Amino acid sequence: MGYLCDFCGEQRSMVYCRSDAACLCLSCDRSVHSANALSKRHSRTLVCERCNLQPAFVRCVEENLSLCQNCDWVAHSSFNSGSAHKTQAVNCYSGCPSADELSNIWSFLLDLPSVVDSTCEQGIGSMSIADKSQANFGTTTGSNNQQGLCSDASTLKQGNKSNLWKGSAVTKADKKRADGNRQIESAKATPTKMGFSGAKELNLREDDDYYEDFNMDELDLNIEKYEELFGVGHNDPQHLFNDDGIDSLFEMKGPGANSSCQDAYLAEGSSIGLENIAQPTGSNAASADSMMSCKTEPNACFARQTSNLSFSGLTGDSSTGEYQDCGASPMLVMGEPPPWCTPESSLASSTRSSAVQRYKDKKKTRKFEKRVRYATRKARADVRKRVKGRFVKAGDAFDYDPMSQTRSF
DNA sequence: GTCGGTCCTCAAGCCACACCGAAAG
DNA sequence: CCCTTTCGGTGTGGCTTGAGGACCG
Repeated sequence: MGYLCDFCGEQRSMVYCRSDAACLCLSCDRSVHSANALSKRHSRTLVCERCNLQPAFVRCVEENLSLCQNCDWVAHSSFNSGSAHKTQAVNCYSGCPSADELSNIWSFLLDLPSVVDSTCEQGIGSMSIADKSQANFGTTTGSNNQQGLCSDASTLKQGNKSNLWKGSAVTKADKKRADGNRQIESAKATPTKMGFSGAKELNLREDDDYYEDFNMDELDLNIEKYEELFGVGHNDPQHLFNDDGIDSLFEMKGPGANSSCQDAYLAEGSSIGLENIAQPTGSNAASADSMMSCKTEPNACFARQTSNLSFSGLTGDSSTGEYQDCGASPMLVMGEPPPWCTPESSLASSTRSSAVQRYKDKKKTRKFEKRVRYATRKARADVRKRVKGRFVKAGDAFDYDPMSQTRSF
């Protein structure tokens, strides 16, 4: 018997919603995700029938179980007796499919109509606004602390604030970044600052150089943390990339490192994405850690969703909508497994190589000098009198005059 | 191996005020 | 619609402070 639905607490949970980080029974799933247009876009999949915590991404035909990536890896790794089991991908879906449509998506589940017609569905029409908000966001906010990264825009702002840059902190960071390599070194030493900060907070636009540089630096820092992510020493970045630069990174071996996942990362990569891509090659412990740190993105679907956070500047094709709903990706609509889980990635190799080229170019041309946005303000600051470094009112005693290098006392 | 003291590095914050952009008249 | 005024928020650099890490006995 599985865990109970997070919403009604009565029925057995069958569906996992990444956006809400919630396990729902089918009828509550329909109730919750029919509340409004945004909730309809949430991507859902089956709940892992082994751990009952993570979204399933494969179905073991032999055991007749839906498994998350971690449980699948544990159950079907090469040294496990179940390694020969036949599996099939569990598709994600969005919207409010009927029982018949769900049956089409998940052909291995034969009793869906009876499950869907359970008692919970009767509440659809009578849901109050409060109910709806609870349905859509309650579980999300309730589990924010468990989410390393959140895909919903509102969640991004609310959750995990310790990993987000405050607006003022960004200006400080920009200021300090301008100090050169020293800043880079310190940034490496404080990876927790490499979270996402919305463009609004930064007061930047995508077409702004500042915006691009911000993303680029973030990307670079992430990449330079590969050693921690992979547990493999790469003292020299060249060692990691070899002569092929970022290309060589994607030649890593392992079940999670197929070309599709590489594309997923390359398109919009992030450290989290890399962590998860690398996960299947690691130990069970590492795998579990990865799961815990990224509860909502444990299967291959996460790669695209989380990666929006720091690599968007590279692709240049991300839209606001992509930030707002992890499950809303058109690539995840019903009937199609995540494209990077198939050998034939939809991302053309030409796009990939162009992205690589842009990355290389940007890395060549980036500069760490301080950037003064308003020369007039700098000019004023340069002549302003100070006491212990602080500006003082005009006419007040000062201990430092930038113009005369003299002291008044 | 652990503890306490010292030294060093670095991020954050402070300060005044001209400038900027939005809103109001 | 255009111009002027008002007003709140922002950015600027040198210095201090406190936190945290490194080092040593």
